[in-house]
Amino acid sequence: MNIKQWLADTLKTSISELYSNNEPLTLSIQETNKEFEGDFTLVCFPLTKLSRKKPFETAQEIGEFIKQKESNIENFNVVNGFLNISLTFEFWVNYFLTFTPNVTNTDNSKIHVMVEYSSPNTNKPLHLGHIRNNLLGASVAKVMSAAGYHVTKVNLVNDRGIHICKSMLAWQKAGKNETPASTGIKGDHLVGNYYVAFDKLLKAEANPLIEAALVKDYSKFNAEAVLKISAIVDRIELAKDDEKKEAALGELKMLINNQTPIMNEAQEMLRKWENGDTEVVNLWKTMNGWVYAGFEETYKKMGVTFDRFYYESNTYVLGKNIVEEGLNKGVLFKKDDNSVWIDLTADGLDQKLLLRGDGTSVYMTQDIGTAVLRNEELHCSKYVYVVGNEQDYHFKVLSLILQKLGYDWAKGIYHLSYGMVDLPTGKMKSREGTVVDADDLMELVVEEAKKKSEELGKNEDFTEAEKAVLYEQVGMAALKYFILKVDPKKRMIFNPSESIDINGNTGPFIQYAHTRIKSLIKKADGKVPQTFESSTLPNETTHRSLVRLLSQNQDIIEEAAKEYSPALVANHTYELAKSFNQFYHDFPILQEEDKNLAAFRLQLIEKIGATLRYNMDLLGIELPERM
RNA sequence: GGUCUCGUAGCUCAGUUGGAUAGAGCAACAGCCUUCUAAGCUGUGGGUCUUUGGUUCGAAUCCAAACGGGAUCACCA
Repeated sequence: MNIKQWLADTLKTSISELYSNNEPLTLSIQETNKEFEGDFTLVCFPLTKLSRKKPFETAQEIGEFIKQKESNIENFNVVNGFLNISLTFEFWVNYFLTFTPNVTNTDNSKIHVMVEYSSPNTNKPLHLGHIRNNLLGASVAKVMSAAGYHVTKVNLVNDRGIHICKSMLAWQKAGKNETPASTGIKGDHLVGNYYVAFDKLLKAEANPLIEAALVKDYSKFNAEAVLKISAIVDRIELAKDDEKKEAALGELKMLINNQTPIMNEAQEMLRKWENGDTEVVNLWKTMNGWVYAGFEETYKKMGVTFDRFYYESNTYVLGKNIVEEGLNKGVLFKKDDNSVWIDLTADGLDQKLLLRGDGTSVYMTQDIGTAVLRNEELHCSKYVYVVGNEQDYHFKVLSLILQKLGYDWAKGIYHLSYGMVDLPTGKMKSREGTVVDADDLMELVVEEAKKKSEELGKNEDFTEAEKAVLYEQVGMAALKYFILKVDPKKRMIFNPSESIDINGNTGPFIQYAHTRIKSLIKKADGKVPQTFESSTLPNETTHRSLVRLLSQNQDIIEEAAKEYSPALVANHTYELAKSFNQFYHDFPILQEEDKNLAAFRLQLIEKIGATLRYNMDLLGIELPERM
C-alpha cells in the first residue's frame, strides 16, 4: 500500500465533499518537515479558491472535517496555510506489519527493456570513466527489474575499427611475439600498451612532417595534400587568437597524421580486415581474445554481468546494407568521392557521414546495424543506452536517422547520458598520463579498506580468506556507493589519492549499520518474535520516523526506475542507515525490559536490515555479516 | 561562433511536478566507550543557492539576459 497515495485519495474525496466540488483536484502533499509535528502536510494555499477563505482558515476547516471523517487521522495542526496531519500510531504499526522493501503491485511486467552498458573498445583497458558506466548500467538494470520491468542487459563490444588496427599494427611492428602468457601482463593492458606504442610510432613519422609544413616546406607531400595543408598553414598564420590557432593546428595534425605511411598501413589493414584477409583476421581474433580475458577479470571484480553480448564486427555489415537500402530509398545521398551521407540540416543538425569513400563503415554505420539487429532479436519497447554525455549529439542523430529510415521503434531509444568523471586536476587525458585505470583503482580501494580494518582490529579472528572477502566487500562498497550516490546526469569529481572515505555518507557506513543489526539478531539466537501487542506500544517519534522511512522505500525504487537514477536509492538508504544508527544509540533493543516493546524493536530492526540489504543489492553492493 | 549542459557551505554532494527557518558528509573545533560493534552518536562554527531582472500569495526550483565552467559541431569510436 502506498500511504501517500491513500491519503491523497482520501483528502480529495473529503475536500470535494466539503466544498461541493466536481472538478478533478490535484493536491500538493509532502512529508512534514522535521521541525513541525505531523506525518504529512497538505499545502492549502491553492485551495483558497475553492474555500473562498484565507489560507489559515481553509486549512483549519479541512483539518476539522477530515479528522472527524477518517479514523486513521489522529490529529492535525495548522501553520499558516500548511495543514500538518498526523496518522495514528496504530495505523503505522499495522502498516509496518505488512511491510516489505521490494516493489509490489507493479504493472510493468510485460514491458521489455534493454539496458546497454559497458560497451568497451577492445584496444585498451577500462578506466575510471568506464567504472561509472558499468556501475550505473548494472544498477539501473537492477532497479528497473525491481520496479517490475523485464530487463535484458546487453554489452555491445566495439571490437572493430581503425583503433583496433592500430594496436594490431604496433604489435606486428614492435611486439616481438609478446603474449599475456609470455609477459605476465593482463591481456587488455598488453593490447593497450601497443595502442600507446602506435601513437609513438605515428608521432615519430608525423612530427617532422608537421614541422616542415609549418615552415612551408611542402616537398614531402603530394600535390593534392599540399593544397589542403598550405591552406591550413595560412590560417594558422592569420589566426587572430590562440583558440583559433589551436583549432587550425589540430586540423593540420589530423591531416598530416592521415598522410603518414603508418596511418596508411592501418587503413590498409582495416580494408583487409573488412575483406576477410585470413592473416589479419587471425591476428585480430588472437588479440581480441587477450582483451576479453582481461575484461572478464575486471567485470568479475566489479560484479557486473550481462545477458547478452553483441559485437560490432557482426553488425557493421547489416549497417552497410541498411545504408545501401537508404540510398535506394533516396533518404541518403552520395558525394563525388563515393561517400554516403544523410542531410539533417532541415532538422537543425548537420550532414552526417554514414559510409566512407572506400566503402568502410564508421561508428554510426555500426550503431544503425546494431540497433536494427537488436530490435529484430529482442523486440523491446525501450532501448536504454548508457553512454557518456559527450555523445549526446551522436544519439540524437542515431535516433533521427533510424526514424527517417522508417524504423518506428527507434522512438523507444533512450540515451542515458551520464556526466564525465573528472579528477581534481581536471579532465582525464591519456596523452598526459592522467587516466585512472579501473583495475588499479579497485586494487587501491580494497587496499585502503584493509588498512582501515587492520587499524580497528575487530576481525583478527577471521581466516585470511575471510579477511580478503571482507576487504573486497568494504573497499568496493566505498567505491560503488561513492559513484552511484551522485545524480548520473551530473559530472562529478573523483580524487583517487585521497582514496575513499568510509565514514559518513558512504557505502561502509551503511554496511556497518547492517552488521550491527546482524549482530543483534545473532545475539537473539536468530529468533525474531513475529507478534507483539501494538496497543501498548508508546507512540514515540524515532520509531515512527523509522517506519515512515521504510514506507517510502517502494516509492523511491519506482521513482529511481522512472528517472534511471540509482542515486535516489543510495541517498534514501543512507537516510535509513543514519536513522537506524541514532535509534541504536538511543534505545535498548535486546536490553529492553518491556518484552513486548523489545519484540517490536527487534522486528523493526530486522525489517530495516532487510531493506538495507535489498537496496544495497540494487546498487550492486554486498553486505558483510561482520566488520 | 552555433547547439546542448552545468553553477548550492572551504571540499564532495542532496534538495528542482514552485511551499514553511536551504540539508548531509568530509575537513575544523568541543564532547560521548565498565552497558546490544565508537567504521558509531551528540554539539559548535560555516550560505547573497553565480549575478540581474521577470512571473507568483510564495522562487535554489519556472522564464529571460549576463558572467563563469564543460561537452559537441571528425572519413576517431
